[in-house]
Amino acid sequence: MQDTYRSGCPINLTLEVLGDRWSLIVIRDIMFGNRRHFRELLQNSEEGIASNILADRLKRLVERGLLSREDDPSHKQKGIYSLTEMSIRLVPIFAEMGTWGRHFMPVSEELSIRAQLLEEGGRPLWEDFMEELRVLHLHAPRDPSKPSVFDRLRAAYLEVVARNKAAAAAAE
Amino acid sequence: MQDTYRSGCPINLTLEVLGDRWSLIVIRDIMFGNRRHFRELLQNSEEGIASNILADRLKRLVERGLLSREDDPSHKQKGIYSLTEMSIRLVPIFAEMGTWGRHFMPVSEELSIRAQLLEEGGRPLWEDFMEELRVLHLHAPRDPSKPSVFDRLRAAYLEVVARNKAAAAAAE
DNA sequence: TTAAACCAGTTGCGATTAGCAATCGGTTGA
DNA sequence: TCAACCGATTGCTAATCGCAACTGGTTTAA
Repeated sequence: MQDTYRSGCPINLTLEVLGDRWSLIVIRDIMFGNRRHFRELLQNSEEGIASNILADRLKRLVERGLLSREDDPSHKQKGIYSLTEMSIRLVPIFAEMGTWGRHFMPVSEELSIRAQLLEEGGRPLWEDFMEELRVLHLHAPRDPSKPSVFDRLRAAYLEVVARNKAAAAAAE
Repeated sequence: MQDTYRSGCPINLTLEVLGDRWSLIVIRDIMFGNRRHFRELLQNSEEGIASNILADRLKRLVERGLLSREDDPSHKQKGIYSLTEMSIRLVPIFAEMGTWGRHFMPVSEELSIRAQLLEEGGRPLWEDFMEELRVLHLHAPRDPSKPSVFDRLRAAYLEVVARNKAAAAAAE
């Protein structure tokens, strides 16, 4: 792990930690896909990450405090990766990246529905989502009166997938 | 230039275009430092970018629509690099990255004062700043009644630099 | 009991990228 | 005329990327 930086600029420092093509992808899958094991991250990867890259990124992200790792009590070899406060606070960056990507890049409907919800919900929704991630990953107490943002994002995604599948079937 | 992407996810697509250690640094210097020529970007670089990397990134960013390049009429060899609407809309991402970096990374005061102002000003300030960048880079008409966010960010930065220099002189 | 499936990675290797230093041919201003 | 400046380019080494195969161990089900 390096501990000398190119400059003290916050943009630069953020880039030095997260400025590559895979780190944020891994965190995104843990955050939005709730994938907590190595194999889940490897096999369900939308972008097809290689196992050595995944292993390297997980190690680096744990070293730098963006993830934590603990043994899975149900399986001696499994580790469970969790977000930390540091990575949970990336939610606004993900939301803004989602907004930007939706406006300027050729996104697919299925994979951008969550970005759309985050954009429409704005900062209050992001805060709710972050609180929920703290419950899920930091063992923070859960407020049972609040509906789950995680579930809402997931449901919206599955709905689009189902709708498009039905439309494809009808078109045959 | 590539035109096949790993997936249609907005986060991924943003990362495929901007996910490296230099692209956003270059855009940051054009945006916040108003550096428009190759040499300005090279020599004033806080992080010490190499000339071949800078040349490569400028070319890529122009190809991908994040920068435009025109000849400088005052000098046959000079080119002037400008932001496009695509890169101007990165302001919210920069702001959120600045906020995150300030909270979790060892930033320097001088280089993070602008991030602090952007954080405190919130989205209304970002919108003003983006409108101003459109005037500066897209030749959009300027509203003369509005005070310049660019000047405010620059003044705050210079003030911190001066204050710290004075404090350092007094300490001797 | 044993074989197949699953687990988290590791290794080897070629291709790409990063980063440094020196250099290029042309332009400008004194 | 000549030194300084201009936007790059080249040559080089080291580091990283990314693919495919593999490792040693664990769990599950026949």
